[in-house]
Amino acid sequence: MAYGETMTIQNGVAEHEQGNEIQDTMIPDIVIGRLPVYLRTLTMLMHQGQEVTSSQELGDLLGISSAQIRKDLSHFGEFGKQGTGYNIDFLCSQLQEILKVDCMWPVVLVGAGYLGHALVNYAGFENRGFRIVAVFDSNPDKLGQPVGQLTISPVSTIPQVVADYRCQIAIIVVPAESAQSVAGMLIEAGVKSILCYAPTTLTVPKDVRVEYIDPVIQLQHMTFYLERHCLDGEAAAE
Amino acid sequence: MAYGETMTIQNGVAEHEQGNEIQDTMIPDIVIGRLPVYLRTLTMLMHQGQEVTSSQELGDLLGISSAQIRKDLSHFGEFGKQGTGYNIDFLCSQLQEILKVDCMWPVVLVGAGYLGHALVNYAGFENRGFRIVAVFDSNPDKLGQPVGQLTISPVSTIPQVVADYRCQIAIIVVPAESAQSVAGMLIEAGVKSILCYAPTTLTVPKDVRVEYIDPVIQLQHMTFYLERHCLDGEAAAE
DNA sequence: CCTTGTGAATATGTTCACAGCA
DNA sequence: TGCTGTGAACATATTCACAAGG
Repeated sequence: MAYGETMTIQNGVAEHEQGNEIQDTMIPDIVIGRLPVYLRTLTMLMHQGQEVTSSQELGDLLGISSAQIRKDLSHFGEFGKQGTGYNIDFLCSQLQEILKVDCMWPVVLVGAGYLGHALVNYAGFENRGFRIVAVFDSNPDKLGQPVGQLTISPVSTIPQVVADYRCQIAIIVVPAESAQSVAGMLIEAGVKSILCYAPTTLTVPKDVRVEYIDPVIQLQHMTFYLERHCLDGEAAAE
Repeated sequence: MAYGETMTIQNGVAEHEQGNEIQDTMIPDIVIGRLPVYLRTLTMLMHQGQEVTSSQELGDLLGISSAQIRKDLSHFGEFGKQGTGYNIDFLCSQLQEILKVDCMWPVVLVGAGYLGHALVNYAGFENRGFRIVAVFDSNPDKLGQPVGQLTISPVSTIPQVVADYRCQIAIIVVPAESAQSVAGMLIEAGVKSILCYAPTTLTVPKDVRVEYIDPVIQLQHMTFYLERHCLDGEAAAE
């Protein structure tokens, strides 16, 4: 049975219905989080001309066990063939469909600093399902300035633009102090998913999802495991 | 007992010794990963003038349970007072010491594209324990060009610079195709921790740690939970 | 042979609930 | 009272190991 079809388990433990209503809550979020990594790696293999792979090969490339990959995929259907492995092209399309990245999502971005510019000019969004359709900034001096193909709009136009595009995804690239208020505006306008580059934790309603990118958090995670060899006599202020 | 002191558990289940030798393997990595978030939030409270907090307040700010915060901290010592909570200033210094970010770490960056420039110019590293001390790029046309206070050096000078600074941390901001070979050069030069912005998985020796930042991975994680409202007729190519 | 898909076993992580202390 | 620190209970995640199929 393929993922997305109607299914009823006889013993009454669970029911799957179309439209990801019950399913979403049954598949562990941590599994969903690995699918994009599988997809990225499979896409790379496909571009290299490879047609088939195995859970073993994929696991070796990713540094995880083959059993984990098989179990993760088994939540959504039976995509492989015993003795052979997985057809890469087929598995890619299946994963794209599951993740709903088999189409183009409009994304709005708030904050036209260095990083905001870098993200708008990043070529890697388009071929993986995302297009930045608007850039906002609160600084009046920046309004109308070009950023890649776009021009900077005032944050007051967020509701209109988000509604016009039916945009559910936003990227926040503003200072930590402004992030919560910007998030409030976006959510008010209808945004349901936020990728937050501001070094802070946002408070949002239950139906809104936030993912965070703070490189310092990840660097500080790594230093725990390093030998102390700091620059002489220089202390951090945090 | 404070973290870092010698400790022996009588029943023979575990021994803690100075210098994070056995300890490092005993404290779950997922706990270490949350400490920087606690530190960031506590620092924010401190800057707001607050002197004391509780696991409850911190948990509310972060959207996690107070029990988890208490258990996480309990791996390293007893930092709180019953009935009162935690002194923010004290807890910050303890966390900085545990994470070894009570000093300044030199970091080298490879890849002087838009994102590389944005990172070099990012003001948020310095006060949280990190300083980018060199920028490398393989494009001969870019050599000698300024990036913030630095100038772009050829990748051939990586061994010398990494050795001079005893630098253990690198940030990779190059295209996915070049990331593995750049990682090899850095590891050869002595780097032990890599923050990888390239959308690929690196293969590294066991004693090298890699953390990844790929915004598309996080966006694709979020789309699973969204309603399908894509831009008309536009399919992604991944 | 090879590889998948999966129940069972194991390992890991989180929460509960309360003793103990300010 | 209010809050910490923690063992015990619970929940979640990963790996093992093997039947079954090409």
